[in-house]
Amino acid sequence: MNIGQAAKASGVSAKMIRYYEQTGLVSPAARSGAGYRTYAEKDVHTLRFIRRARDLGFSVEGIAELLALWRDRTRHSADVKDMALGHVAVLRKKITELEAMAQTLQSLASCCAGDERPDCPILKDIEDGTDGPARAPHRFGLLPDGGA
Amino acid sequence: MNIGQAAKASGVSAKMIRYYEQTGLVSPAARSGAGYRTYAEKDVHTLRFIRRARDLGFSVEGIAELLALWRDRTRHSADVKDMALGHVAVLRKKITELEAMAQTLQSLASCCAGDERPDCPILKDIEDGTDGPARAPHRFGLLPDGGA
DNA sequence: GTGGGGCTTCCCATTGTGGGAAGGTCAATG
DNA sequence: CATTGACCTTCCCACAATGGGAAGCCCCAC
Repeated sequence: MNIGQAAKASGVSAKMIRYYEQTGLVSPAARSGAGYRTYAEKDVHTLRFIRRARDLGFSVEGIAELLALWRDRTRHSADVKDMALGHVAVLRKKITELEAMAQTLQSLASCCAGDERPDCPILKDIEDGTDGPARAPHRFGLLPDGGA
Repeated sequence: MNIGQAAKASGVSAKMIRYYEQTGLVSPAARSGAGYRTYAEKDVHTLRFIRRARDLGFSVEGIAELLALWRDRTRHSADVKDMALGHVAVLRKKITELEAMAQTLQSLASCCAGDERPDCPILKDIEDGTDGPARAPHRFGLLPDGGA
C-alpha cells in the first residue's frame, strides 16, 4: 500500500505521515524499488492509533509516550492512567481559562447596547482593564481541520 | 520612555512590541537620536489595550479590528458587540471540543485499574477507536506564559 | 508512447512567542 | 576620561502541527 492509501485508511494525511516519519514518531516506512513508501496493515493500525490520540488532544510528544506504552507488553496500566489523567488536567485548565474569557466577554456584551451609538462598555473595559489581572493565555489555534 | 519601560508599564514584552510594530498592529514608535524607540503614555495605553484584548483570547487580527473600532469615534457599538459575541461563540466551540476530549479520557481512565498490570482500556480504546468519529481538533498551544 | 495521477523531496507560510548573537548607546562610577 | 553594566538595535532561529506548492520521477492504462 502506498502512502495515499495508508492516508485514506488511517485518516492521517500523507503530509503528516511523512512528518511523523521525519520526526521519528513512526519508524521509516519500507520503500519500493522506485523509492515509494509502502505500508502494511500493521502500519495503518499504528497511524490510526496516532490519529485517535491526536483527536483526544495529545501532543505529538505525548503520543510518542503513549505509543511506547502501547508497544510495551510489560507496561503498568497505572502509567497509562497517569498520562490520561494528567492530560485531562491540562484540558480542564484550558477549559477554565477559556470559560473565564467567554464569561467576561459575555457579560460585557450584555451591558452593550449594540446599536448605532459609539458608547461601548466592552471597549471601555478592555481599555481600562476592569477585567482584573487575569493572566489568561491565548493562542489556541483553531482547527485547520484536516478533513476526515 | 524606552521600550523596556513601556514593556513593564504595559505588560507587553519588548519583543512583542517590536513584533506588533513590524506587523503593523501599532504604528512605528518615534525614535531617539540614537535610534531607540520612545513611547509616550498614550502609546502605553494602546499597548495595554492590546494586552487585555489578548488576555480575552482575541487574535492579533481581531485586535486590529478592535483597535480600529476603539479609535473610530463614529463606531456603532453593535459592531463591537458582534465581535465580542462572535468571539464568545468561537470560545464556546473550543470549550465544547475540549470538554469532549476530557470527558472521553476521564471515563476511559475510570475504567482503568491503574495498577502494575498491562491491561488497559485506555490504550484499547485508542487502538480500536471506540471513541467515535469525533473529529475533534487538537493543537491548542499551552501558554509559554509570558509572565506578567 | 502518452496522459493523468501518485509519489518523491524541498521550501514556504501559518500564529505568537521567546532565545540569542553581534553590535551600538547611555549613564554612572572609578 | 575610561570602563562597566544595563539597555537598545537588528537579524536569525526555534517551537507545534499543518497545509500549499513546485520540480521532477514513476506507474498504469489506453
